[in-house]
Amino acid sequence: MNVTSRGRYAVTALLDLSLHGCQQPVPLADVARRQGLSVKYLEQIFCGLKNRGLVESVRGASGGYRLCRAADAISVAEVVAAVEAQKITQDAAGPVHQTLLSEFWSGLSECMRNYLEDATLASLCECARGGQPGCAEQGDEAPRA
Amino acid sequence: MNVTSRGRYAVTALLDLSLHGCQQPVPLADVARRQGLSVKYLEQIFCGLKNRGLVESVRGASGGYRLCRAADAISVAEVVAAVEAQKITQDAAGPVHQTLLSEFWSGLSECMRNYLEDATLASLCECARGGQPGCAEQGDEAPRA
DNA sequence: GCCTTTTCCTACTGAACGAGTCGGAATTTT
DNA sequence: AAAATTCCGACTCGTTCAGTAGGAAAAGGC
Repeated sequence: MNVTSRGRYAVTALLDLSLHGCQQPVPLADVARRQGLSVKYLEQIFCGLKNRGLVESVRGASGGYRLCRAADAISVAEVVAAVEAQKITQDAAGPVHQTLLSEFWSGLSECMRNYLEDATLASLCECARGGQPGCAEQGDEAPRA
Repeated sequence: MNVTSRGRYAVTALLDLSLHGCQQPVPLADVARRQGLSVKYLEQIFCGLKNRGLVESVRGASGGYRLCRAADAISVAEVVAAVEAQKITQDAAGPVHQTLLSEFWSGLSECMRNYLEDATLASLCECARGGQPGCAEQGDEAPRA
């Protein structure tokens, strides 16, 4: 289990989608502009999201992406898993303590997974809207390139 | 927060030290042999452990390494932190949701840290000895190079 | 029917990092 | 003096991360 910036971008992007996509699909160009990311990189990320069935796409003019499920049915864990290249993290321990430690380390992964599964896009949205101080209300338009 | 195989090796090695080092310092060659690791790599790892004050070294013939503290006063978190190159993991999020998400991600680190702080070398030792099925009793001698 | 907007696909690059090796110097015991 | 050990600094090699690039295919609007 590992979370890189690619995974964090994916969450940011889907959060943007949740907040702006009502029924209409949202083009990546919009997400890119609002979040200050590159369209090309987002394409790559959304490819993974689509494969996992988290978003669906509409091609052509006035197309874009839309969530496949309700925002409260999509956990952050799923989003991250969708875009992280899951390399098989082999057990690094000598002959001694092998099983003991490998259980211990997979407990760590479990722990992370739990944290990420408890949060959904909806819960983050709510927090973003609900106005916890610090969760700045978002300007709909961000600095343009 | 990140745990690589270097960190896992460090825990394995210190666990070995806890089990075999009574008062005498334990040479890395022994640890390497028992755990099937390279002495050179262990040297590197123990350098980090020493800097953080987790082990002390005795040079020269019949020298080696010894824990600085009791095994129940050394958490796995410390061990890992000692040998992982802590790269500054910059926040990856657009202007929107910045603070919200950065709190969320640091919550994840917190969660990992808690898990790793709750385990000490002693608790792992105990589990290794205590004979949970699966925690194989360790052969003192391992396949020699 | 053409043009624009969009997703889609397939490479490619550059930098950083992880994992581990290597050679030798310094120190202490035997 | 010789052997065992830690100490130190460099170096290699492969993988992964992050991001770019160029164009092909689909759909809508005029």
